[in-house]
Amino acid sequence: MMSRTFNNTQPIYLQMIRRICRQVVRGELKAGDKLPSVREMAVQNGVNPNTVQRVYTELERLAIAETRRGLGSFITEDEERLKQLREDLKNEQIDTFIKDMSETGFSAEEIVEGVRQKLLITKAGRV
Amino acid sequence: MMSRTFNNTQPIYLQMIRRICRQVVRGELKAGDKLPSVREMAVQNGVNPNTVQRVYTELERLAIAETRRGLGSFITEDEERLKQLREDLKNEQIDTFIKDMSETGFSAEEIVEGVRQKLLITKAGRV
Amino acid sequence: MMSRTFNNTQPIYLQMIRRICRQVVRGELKAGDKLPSVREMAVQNGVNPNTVQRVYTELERLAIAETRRGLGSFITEDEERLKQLREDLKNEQIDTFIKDMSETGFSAEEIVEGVRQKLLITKAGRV
Amino acid sequence: MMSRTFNNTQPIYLQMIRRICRQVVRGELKAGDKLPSVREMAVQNGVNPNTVQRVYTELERLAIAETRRGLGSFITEDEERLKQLREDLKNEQIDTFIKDMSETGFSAEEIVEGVRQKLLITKAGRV
DNA sequence: GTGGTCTAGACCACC
DNA sequence: GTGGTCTAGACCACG
Repeated sequence: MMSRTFNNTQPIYLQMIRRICRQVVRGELKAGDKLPSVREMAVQNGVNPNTVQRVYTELERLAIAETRRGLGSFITEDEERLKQLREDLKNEQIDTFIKDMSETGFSAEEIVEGVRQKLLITKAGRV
Repeated sequence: MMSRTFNNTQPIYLQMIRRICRQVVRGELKAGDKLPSVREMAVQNGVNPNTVQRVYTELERLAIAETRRGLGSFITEDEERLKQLREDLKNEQIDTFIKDMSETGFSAEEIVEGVRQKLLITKAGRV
Repeated sequence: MMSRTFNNTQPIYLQMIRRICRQVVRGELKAGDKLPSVREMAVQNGVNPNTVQRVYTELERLAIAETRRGLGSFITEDEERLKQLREDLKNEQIDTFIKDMSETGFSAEEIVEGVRQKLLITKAGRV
Repeated sequence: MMSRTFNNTQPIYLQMIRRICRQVVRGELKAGDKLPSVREMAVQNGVNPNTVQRVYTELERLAIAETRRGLGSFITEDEERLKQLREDLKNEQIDTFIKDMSETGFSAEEIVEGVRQKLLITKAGRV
């Protein structure tokens, strides 16, 4: 009755927004691509249409998608905006991470080294 | 009426837990140290005693503090647990970060390099 | 003013947790069943909503129930977990009992025999 | 600074009472034996003298110990009472156990069998 | 309507 | 005085 694709720690609509942003950054969604209709997206995700509506509205506010009355929602054709989104997400995530680590008391060396080692392992291993 | 030490994006009790954990990791709170009484901590932070109560209960569940009825709450004397806490926080934060970055489509190189550069800048600059 | 379903020797929230666990073990609550809403459960038991909230939170931590924001709380659909709960409760109760009896100085024979006889009587008698 | 002989789930004074009762039942404390003075017992256990006082008072109320002004506290010389104590504890513990198990939905067979098996194991094993 | 959080204030057992 | 629990009632984000 309800998809377990989402966790409870964060609002579903935020998780959906993030997922779409990532699909854009990874190129799975391209400029001008049509997004599923609100209803379709809702049933696909086992989610309330209100929730999807909120997602699309928010994406519009972020200038990532635009809604054309009677036609549906589309990824913006402003490629510049999409490149910018990539950088925004990158900076945002890195800044948050560094701030968290610093406040917890880890040194710059520990941070860089920790990240480097984790990536070596995961690369050597599975992902 | 209420100290603005906290932001609205996350429950106060979680912010307090995190703050105490960080104080422990940074050595500002040591094994065996007494935490302020529930009421004291409450007034210090302009927060309701129930909120502090919840914080202390949770810290006890995490085996970071223990509570002695009628005496107060204390940082655990299990130094091993405190060392472990440091590693736990480190791993947790790094893992989350890497997972987020990977899912957003950034390569290992981009991740390490991004972190390294940000740290050079902040070191050269303010922090 | 307050239903006397509960006794004073143990916190109400613990008594409610235990009651729900037992309903699950006895099959009165099945995987996926919806629990009453926080408010509903509160009035049903003549108890404050906060108390019920705590119960549901704890049940979630025990992986016995899960909560879907805006939808309600449900018994987990992980049937395996529910079977495990039965065994957990069984072992826990037996272990505690045996530990108590041993520490009080009763021999294994006395324990088994004592239990056996009590059960014969109660079976012959009322229960 | 404080002995960790006690847990937080139950009042210390009740834990001390139970411990003394058990020592009596197991014969480690015999009729007429002198109990340590309040002060002595307090320091031995890293506990507040008030707490010990409460223990002795309660033991007196249970007719297990008696206090002689200026002399100290002693286990009662009423051997009959001590035998009775043994039976009381036995019955009490068994009844509580059976009631718990029944309410959780376990059958008489399951209860007896569960206890029997656990005892075989622990006997074969360490204890 | 649903759960999540928080405040205000109370009472209790315990040390 | 200290923690533990509970009530009463409120507000918010979410679905």
